[in-house]
Amino acid sequence: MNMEHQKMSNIEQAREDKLRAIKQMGIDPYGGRYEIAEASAEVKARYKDNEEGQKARCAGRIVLLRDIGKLIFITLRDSSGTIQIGLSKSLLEAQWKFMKLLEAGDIIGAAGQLGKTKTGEITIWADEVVLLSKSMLPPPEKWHGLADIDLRYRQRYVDLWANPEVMERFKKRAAILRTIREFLTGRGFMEVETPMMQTIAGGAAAKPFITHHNTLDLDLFLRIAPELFLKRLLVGGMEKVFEINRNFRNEGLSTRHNPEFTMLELYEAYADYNVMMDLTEELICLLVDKYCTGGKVQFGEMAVDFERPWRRAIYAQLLKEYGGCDIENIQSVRAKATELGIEHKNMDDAVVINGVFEATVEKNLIKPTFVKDYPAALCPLTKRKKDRPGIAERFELYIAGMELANAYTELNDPAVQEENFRLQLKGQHETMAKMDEDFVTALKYGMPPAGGLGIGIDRLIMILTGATSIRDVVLFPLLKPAKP
RNA sequence: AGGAGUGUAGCUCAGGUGGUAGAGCAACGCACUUUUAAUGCGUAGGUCCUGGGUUCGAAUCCCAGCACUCCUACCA
Repeated sequence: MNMEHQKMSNIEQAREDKLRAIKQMGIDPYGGRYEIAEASAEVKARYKDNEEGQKARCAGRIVLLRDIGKLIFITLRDSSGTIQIGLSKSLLEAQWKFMKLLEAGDIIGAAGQLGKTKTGEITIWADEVVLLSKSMLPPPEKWHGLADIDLRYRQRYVDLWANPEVMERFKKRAAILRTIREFLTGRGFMEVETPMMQTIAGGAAAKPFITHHNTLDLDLFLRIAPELFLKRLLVGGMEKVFEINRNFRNEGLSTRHNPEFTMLELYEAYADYNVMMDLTEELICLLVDKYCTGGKVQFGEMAVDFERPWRRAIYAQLLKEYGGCDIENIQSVRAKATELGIEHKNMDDAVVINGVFEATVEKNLIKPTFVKDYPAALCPLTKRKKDRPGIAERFELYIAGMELANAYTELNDPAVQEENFRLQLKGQHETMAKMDEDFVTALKYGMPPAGGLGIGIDRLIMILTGATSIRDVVLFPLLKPAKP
């Protein structure tokens, strides 16, 4: 036996011993169904002072345990909160030896009279205690919880019960998603699911993950966007559709990027990007009203005010305002790029413009700001302005310096679409880049004019919960495997 | 990919200039029938991330590696 093994067994020996003792008493340490357990929060809410005969029945994990000799106080945590369980030797005489073996981390069910202690804590004075799962590993430190960030992500199952605010954040995430679905279905949108595995990774310019189907001997891409499939549904006659699902992009990780992330995309026939702007503002303001106090959010150092109406600014104007260069004068833009140290030789004008925009404008857009009317060269799937073919009817929404949404008036001219694809492919060195001919075919059958919108759900949750890292709003963020 | 930081007991963290490794919680033992991070007394617990190097001597200094965090880069 090596040293490491010795150490482990010393630490966990006590729990092993207790498990053995419990089994010797004829008790199943892993329990079974525990019926009619009530949420601890509900028990506390319905408790009335000075009323005899109130009973309660709860199940959860022991997070704190105070042994006073013939009396044991347990802080029991379930998904709704915590409640105190009082174990008294006089009430549990026959089981007392077993009671003394309970420890932090164990999952138990307890039932008995409700009452208050001297200090006013609502307490279930148990006359029944059932062990539902023996915990074989020591829980984290009780004051600080689990603080090691790496461990928190790797062992989220511990993080969730050791750090209640983590559970709260993910409950909020679930509630927000419910509200989004209610908002959209209430407006006549239908939720659909489109392929995650695609033979052509389209709808965005990102590096895809590759996988393989054995029976068909076919390489497939995990989707980088659902866009081209959702627009096929417009062709099919679905007029208002949305999908909330994962996208996968084979790119770097950061506090704002996880390789798999949740995206809301929606399409509305006969609408355009102005309709999408209104919709976006209404949806997010509804969420802010519902889930953030005072219509404001503290995001790191930034205080974000959602007061309406939100600014709707022209791309070129912002470039002038923050970048100090004129989009019509490409020399001034390239000069700025040089000044900023951005590599721009042999690069398309539009790409250089976008580089300068991202470097100068984005970080300044703290309050919700719609940036609209992008250079058409950056927007192959977008309809151009009727009077200005160089400008695309597209907007991006920025909040707290972060890109949160992207929307446009959808291009429905198959000839222009095909040409855009062709131009896009020319500039691309990626071998996986392929023309989605079937999408062009779909457009040839006729797609209604439409507005389309994508909202990065993880980033939205970050803003609404004040989490500055995407890993704090994704239950299991991608990490490198731990040491061998 | 580049820069900065972190890695010490199961957990949370201390360990100026190199000299036998520290605390709190958790664990174990004893006491305690109204505790709230219970308390008091006692015991035990270490590959100081890994591998090299300098040195009489390294948790500490140097080099390389691993993991994580933050920033930058990549990211329609």
